[in-house]
Amino acid sequence: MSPRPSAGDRPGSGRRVPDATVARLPIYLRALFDVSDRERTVSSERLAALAGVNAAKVRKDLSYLGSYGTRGVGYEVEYLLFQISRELGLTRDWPVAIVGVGNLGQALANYDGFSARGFRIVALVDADPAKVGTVVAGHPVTHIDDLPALVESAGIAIAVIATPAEVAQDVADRLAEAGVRSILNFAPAVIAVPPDVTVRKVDLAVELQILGFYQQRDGTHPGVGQKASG
Amino acid sequence: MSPRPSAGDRPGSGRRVPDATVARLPIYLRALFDVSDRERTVSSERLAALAGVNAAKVRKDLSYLGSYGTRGVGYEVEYLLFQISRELGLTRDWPVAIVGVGNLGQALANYDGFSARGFRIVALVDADPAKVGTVVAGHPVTHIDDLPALVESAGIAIAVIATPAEVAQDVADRLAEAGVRSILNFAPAVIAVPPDVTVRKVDLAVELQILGFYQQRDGTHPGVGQKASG
DNA sequence: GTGACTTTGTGAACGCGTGCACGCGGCCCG
DNA sequence: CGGGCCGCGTGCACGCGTTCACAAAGTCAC
Repeated sequence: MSPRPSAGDRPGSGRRVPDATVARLPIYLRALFDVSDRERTVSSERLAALAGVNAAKVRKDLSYLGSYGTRGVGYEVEYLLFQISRELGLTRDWPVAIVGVGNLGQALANYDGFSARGFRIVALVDADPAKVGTVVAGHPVTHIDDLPALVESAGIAIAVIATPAEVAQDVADRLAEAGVRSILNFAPAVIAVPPDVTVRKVDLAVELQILGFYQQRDGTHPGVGQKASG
Repeated sequence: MSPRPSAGDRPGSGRRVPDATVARLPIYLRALFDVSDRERTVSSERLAALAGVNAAKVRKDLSYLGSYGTRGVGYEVEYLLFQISRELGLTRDWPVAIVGVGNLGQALANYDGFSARGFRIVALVDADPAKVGTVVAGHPVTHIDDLPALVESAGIAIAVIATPAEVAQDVADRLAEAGVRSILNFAPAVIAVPPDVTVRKVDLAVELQILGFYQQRDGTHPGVGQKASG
């Protein structure tokens, strides 16, 4: 697949990728993947249509990764796929732990979308003794007290919190303590973490409430197209 | 990101609430609810700490709703709860349909957070004949062909897409056709809708990929605090 | 090889959101 | 009743992100 990057060059060397761009890279990635078996190159215009954004934005976003396009032609799909994957760190495998084996936790454990992108669920964690020892989605449930050992042995750097809101902060503390550096929080609670830990939050109820606002306001959402995490 | 917001956004209501503010109102709402049984008033400083944001931002956000605070004292919790609820349209009941009764759809159907905020799941919809007729989370599964009648009779204005990506666009078309005006899309696909329909997108895999970027980048996420959807 | 055409990459302007700083207004204490 | 204090509301400046517009650069036909 595509030209090998010379050993030395890494993403992030020098140019800084804006947050807004980072949030769109996965969208481009999926769009590119969808057409990768049919088209060899894409123009910014076409990619923009697939991703639901502006063509100029696509070009500017991609320019932060380097000059990977050919004027008059567009971008080579395979090469771009590789470059974006590399930038997002998807060329390696990320072991992920899910804390909280309730409805949501189980659904996430079964969700194909994670493993499909290089995020491998390697552990399910819960505090309920009744659940510990059972097997969910092919993974045995570990007790949360064993978190430090688990994180260490499996090399877990990313974890998902799918617990009730009441215990989310405690879980976050334990995760940070155990060495986890990135947390995806599904619990409806604001959690505080040390500065070296990154948290992203997905609150399902909040999303509906935002929809409710625009619905009630009757006016449509100012930004057409989908408003995603940003 | 998109066509013009169109001129004068809502006749009658003078003040326009910025998108960024709307996205934070649910956070304030939850924080206020949490302390409502212990405290009668909150300062912007305190509310800011609870919501994980800046105090000035809280004041500015709330000022868009009107002058509901008392100088030297703060905001009366109960009153503010009511005002925010009203602004978000939560004083009424929103019937919601979930399309796609897979892992995620079922988890969402069982999720307490929705009903807790006035969003009542009134229908589960699927295209699989084997699922139609069964009961999930207390709701019978309806066939998607019956969507128009269902939307009409139950007065559904908001729907959730929890289907595989391949059929998401088709489902969105049917929803829009049936009269649904707001869609929360969990399928990993960009969907196009008529201009009078609002779409919000939650992509679980994308969230992990964004975390992956900052993780690999090693640097922590530039923005302190949690970056939320919206 | 030349000219016409296509599409990238980017400089510049604009608009939104954030955070600071401070005035104004209401409360409380003496 | 008056002075002091506290916290809201907001004008202002700054920075990020978006979009336009265009020159540069490459392709393709002949």
